[in-house]
Amino acid sequence: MPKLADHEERRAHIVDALLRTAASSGLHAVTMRSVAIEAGVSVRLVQYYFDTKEQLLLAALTRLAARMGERVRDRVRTAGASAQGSSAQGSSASATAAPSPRDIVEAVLLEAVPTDEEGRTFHLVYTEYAVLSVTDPALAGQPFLAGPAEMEELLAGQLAAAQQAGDADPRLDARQEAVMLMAASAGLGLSVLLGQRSADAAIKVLRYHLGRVFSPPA
Amino acid sequence: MPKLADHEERRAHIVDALLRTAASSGLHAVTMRSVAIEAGVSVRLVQYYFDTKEQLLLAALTRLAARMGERVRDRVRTAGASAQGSSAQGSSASATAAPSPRDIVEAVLLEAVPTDEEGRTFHLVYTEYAVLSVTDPALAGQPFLAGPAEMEELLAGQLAAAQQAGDADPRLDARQEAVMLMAASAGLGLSVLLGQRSADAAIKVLRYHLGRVFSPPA
DNA sequence: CACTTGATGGTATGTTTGTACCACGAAAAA
DNA sequence: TTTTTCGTGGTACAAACATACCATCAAGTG
Repeated sequence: MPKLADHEERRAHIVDALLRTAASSGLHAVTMRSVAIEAGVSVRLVQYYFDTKEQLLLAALTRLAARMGERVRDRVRTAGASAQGSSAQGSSASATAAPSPRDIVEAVLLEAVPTDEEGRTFHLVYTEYAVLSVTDPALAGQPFLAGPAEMEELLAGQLAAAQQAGDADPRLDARQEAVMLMAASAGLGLSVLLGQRSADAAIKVLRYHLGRVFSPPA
Repeated sequence: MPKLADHEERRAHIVDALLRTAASSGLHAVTMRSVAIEAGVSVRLVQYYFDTKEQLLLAALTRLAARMGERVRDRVRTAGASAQGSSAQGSSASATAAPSPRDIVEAVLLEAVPTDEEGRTFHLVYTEYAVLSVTDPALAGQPFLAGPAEMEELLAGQLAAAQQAGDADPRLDARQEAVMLMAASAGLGLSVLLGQRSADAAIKVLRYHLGRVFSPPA
């Protein structure tokens, strides 16, 4: 074997270029040439590492879904550690305390609201893929089915835990509330992407609603 | 003037063909040819009535936004008239009674959840346009800003009315609740489009949450 | 009856796209 | 050292696209 080229690294580099161009010009405007230019390689190279455009798009989607998982897991891991804003709520006073269910739920939901430019482009491309997957059979729905279902499960579990700890009204239906939270989070994130709302406003609404859910039983 | 051709009717016909092809193959796959074929006219005709493709897409968007307004208004007008499901809630017993605020809110929110095929294609194309408008400067955000803002206003008003009538907890923040309901409705509708949930499940969640909002003050 | 003008069809054109093909260098294997 | 094979570049090509151009027919107008 001659030249030694780290395939995984090269593929990642090209896929990142794809995601960058998709973020700036839209996923529909992504072409082999634009990706090659953005990646600083020849079109032939893109062909070499991803035979066809469809495979390239698919690889990018896979990477996107994986990154979504990482992002959420990161948020869960560092939940409750950062001093988030000024709204006074009665849990997790110490910075190093174990995150409460509410902290975890809030962290997961806030991921859907893009604040910085990176989050914005990430969620934009992710949403473009999701919508495209409805009409394009090649982009089968796996990433858009497994991921949310898993998160819904997580939220329902945390809600149930909060209920048993007395931090949430036990009369709530944890599963329905979880679905509701997922939908609200997605909807708010989308509205921010569309410019209907600022990220701050979306976060405020989300926190307001969490205050309604995580309240001592009447 | 020679042949007498109703421009508005022809334009509507072509735009409908656009929307149909966009629904089945995706908005990105819409071409002058596919629209012409679907409409049963020559490409030249499409060019004649909409000079450029961009204008055609814009006209379709305008029509889509208008139809969205009609759909919501229709729902509001006939709110409370149909016997909706079996969930027992304590308002609007008679079929011809004036719709309660809850009926109106529910009607508006349910519009975002596609049930039949027509609603599905409608909301799919609408969503494709919305996402496209983020990266395509030609599709300025007007329709996606004015419409939702107006609906948010309506919901906030109805919520306030329900609060004054004693049908909702006066401690709720009507505006934040309205934003929340809009986001949840959009998120649920999107999840149905993506196949994450059935329309029935989404409606159940929405009704469940409305039951939480429209409840006599504690 | 001429004639203008709106509505329509067909076709050409230049560009962009995805992909296939050919070539070359360099490193490991023989 | 020869030879294979991986990585890379350039280019060619057929298809599709949006759009411009040319031609034609019919219906009102003078």
